[in-house]
Amino acid sequence: MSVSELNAPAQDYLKLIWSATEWSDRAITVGAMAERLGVTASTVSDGLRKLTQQGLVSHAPYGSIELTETGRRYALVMVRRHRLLETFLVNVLGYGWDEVHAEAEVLEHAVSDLLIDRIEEHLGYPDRDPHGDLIPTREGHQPRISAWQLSECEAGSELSIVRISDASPDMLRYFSGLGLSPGTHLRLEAQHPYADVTSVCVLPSEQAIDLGSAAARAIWVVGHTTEPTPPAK
Amino acid sequence: MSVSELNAPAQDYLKLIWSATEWSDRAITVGAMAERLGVTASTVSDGLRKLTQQGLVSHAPYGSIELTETGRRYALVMVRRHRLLETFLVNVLGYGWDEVHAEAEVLEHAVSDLLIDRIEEHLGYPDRDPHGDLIPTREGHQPRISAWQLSECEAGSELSIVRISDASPDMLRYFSGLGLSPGTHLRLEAQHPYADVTSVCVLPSEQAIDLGSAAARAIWVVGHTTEPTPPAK
DNA sequence: GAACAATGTTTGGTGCGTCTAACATCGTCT
DNA sequence: AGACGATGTTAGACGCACCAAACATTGTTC
Ligand SMILES: [Mn+2]
Ligand SMILES: [Mn+2]
Ligand SMILES: [Mn+2]
Ligand SMILES: [Mn+2]
Repeated sequence: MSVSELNAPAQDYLKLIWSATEWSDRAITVGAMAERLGVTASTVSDGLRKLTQQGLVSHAPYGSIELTETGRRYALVMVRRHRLLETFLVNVLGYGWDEVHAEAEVLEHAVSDLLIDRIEEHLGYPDRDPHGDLIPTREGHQPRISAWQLSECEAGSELSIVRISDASPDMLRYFSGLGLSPGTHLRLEAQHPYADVTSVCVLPSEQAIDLGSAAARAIWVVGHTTEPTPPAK
Repeated sequence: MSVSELNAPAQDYLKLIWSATEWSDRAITVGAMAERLGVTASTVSDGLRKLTQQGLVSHAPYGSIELTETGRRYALVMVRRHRLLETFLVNVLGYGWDEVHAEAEVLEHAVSDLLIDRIEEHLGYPDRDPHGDLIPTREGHQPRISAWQLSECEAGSELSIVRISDASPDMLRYFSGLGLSPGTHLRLEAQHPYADVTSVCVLPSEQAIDLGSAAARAIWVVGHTTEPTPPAK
């Protein structure tokens, strides 16, 4: 069997379960899956039962949602497809980074393994997609990197953006307008927790920006000059 | 409404109905559609009834199968998608011309109009796919060209291959081995009707080849030096 | 610890594409 | 003209993804 034999919803379930644990250690819930996929909880619950029967997910009723080893392998194939497709659309076909997610979300279910390998070769084996997300290898290897949400960092530090969540195209366009993308250097000026505002300064232009909490949570950074800044506890 | 809102089987039906009239003037039958799509005749019959209700096909029970004007427009969008995808896979990603048909058959249902336009631009607006088939324009324009099956031509003429049917990947590989592809020049040495053999000579190498009738029917030619050779009546 | 709100599951039902089997029509051959 | 084989249609059923509504469980609050 292979992930290509699953139908699109099952492929999306696996990818989503895996993605939830990429930047968090709490497993995803049925409700969160339903909301993200735009279906009802009953549909997700049913889908999880079938994936459990197929040995791809381990989920007892009312229990937590985990991938089996095979399920994780399949999920990484889907993540790899998605991110290589996004990179291809941006680097080769001139898409904006805010336009690629929806297109990749559909294409990932239609491409063959051969096509993905050819795209990877044509791109020169990139390791990150346009949003800074790591691209799993053909062998299903995905290095674990550490980064912190801008919203959790301490004021005063100099930071590099390594990743911006691609969940909202509107937010990506907003970031484009501000000149924020993976690779951008920042100085974190201040956190104003009760105002839900994070003040940063883009380097080297010294342009000051105030970000709301949703924006500050979508941006992931590492320390720029020194070692990675530990998350503020 | 647009062709993208139809499901994949409906898109395939429209494309197939149109394709049948590209190189022949007899409309396709229910049985032929069923065989080509790998479904039963009852499934096709049902699908045609729905397409007729949607105003894309005109088909009375036991009657002939025709596209409406809208149906034809949609069909050409699908043909355009298919042929641009094939061209892209060969020219950009290094596929062989025998490998692209199956891949394009799936991808054509998943790509957006924007993606297809970007691919076309990236390819430099090609007018033919790897099999020599004409690529409809974005406006749905498809020039009518005249060509003849090699099997119908008269011995003695010098010919250029303009198109090779992509229906059988095995046959395409066979032609690759013989050095036959769109653009190849030939001299038709002899037709042996009762032996079902067509003898040709590749130019300028003068290599002699005997083709069976299925092969000679898959190759479409025009006159090389002079005007197009009329079909032998 | 009982009540309750939030979360998850099950049940019953719809729409859709597909199939098989029964039935209808068409075209051809005698 | 009638018979018959080939072709096409219809009826009935199935699997699947999905939903709404009823039901079950969980965890938290008083
Ligand atoms: Mn998807
Ligand atoms: Mn991405
Ligand atoms: Mn297709
Ligand atoms: Mn082709």
